[in-house]
Amino acid sequence: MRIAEAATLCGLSPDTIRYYEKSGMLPPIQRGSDGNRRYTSENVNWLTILYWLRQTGMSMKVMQRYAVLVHAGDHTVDERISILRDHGIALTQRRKDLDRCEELLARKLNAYSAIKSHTRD
Amino acid sequence: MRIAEAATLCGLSPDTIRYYEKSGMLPPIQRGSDGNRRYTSENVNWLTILYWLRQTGMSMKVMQRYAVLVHAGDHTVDERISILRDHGIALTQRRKDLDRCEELLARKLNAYSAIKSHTRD
DNA sequence: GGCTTGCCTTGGAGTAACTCCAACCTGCTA
DNA sequence: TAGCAGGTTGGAGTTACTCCAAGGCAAGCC
Repeated sequence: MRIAEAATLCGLSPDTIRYYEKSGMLPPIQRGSDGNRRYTSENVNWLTILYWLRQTGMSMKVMQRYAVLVHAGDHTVDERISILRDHGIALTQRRKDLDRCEELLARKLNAYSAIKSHTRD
Repeated sequence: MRIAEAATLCGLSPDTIRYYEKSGMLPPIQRGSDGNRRYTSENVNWLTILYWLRQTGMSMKVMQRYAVLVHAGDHTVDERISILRDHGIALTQRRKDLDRCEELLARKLNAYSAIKSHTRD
């Protein structure tokens, strides 16, 4: 499939997909007779993984490292596991941040409705 | 207090605090006789709010708007409420993203331990 | 008084991760 | 044959910081 379709399937923009390719995070991508990129569903699966890792805050540097390891074969599994475990820990931290912020929003919204009921008097 | 102390209390770096001031997100900050900034605990409270909003993905543009409204007085409460409500919705979305990614990590880690137990044979 | 240390100042350059754009190419449809 | 949709590259622009050089000021020590 072409880049536009791959983009809608994985969640990234065409620009970002090309950028990830230039940054060495994708395997070699096929080209059609017109010279344009053609993506397999394998490619889209990988792009989708990158999308979710990035979306939840993994840095490109770590993603690049992970991409290299995946490309290198099974003997890199241990380091891959440790990257994904670390990211899992980061997710837990992020969830705590969301909780913290949600509390803050609740307090603020409360204070604001107090102001509103006061100014109605 | 000085900028270093304010920074450790609110979670932002001194550089970021100065940057937020330049960007019009802070009220006028006092200066000591040495010309250095002095922060009140009010200032630190506000910086802490900015820290959490930013930390959970609010854009600086929206934060600037919110800062203007807070500065402008009680008649802006309705728009402030709508900004915070919108951010609450964004938080919910983020939580869903974390869940999605956590599932993905679990699946991947599972596949990796399968590889490991296989290669041990 | 002179020197060092620590904290702060400003302006400006550098960075991460996109995002947008101009200029161009290719294949398809009318 | 023209026009349009979609894709290409290289490079500039954007957001939100982050780092750095060059220098100011106050306190403590000799």
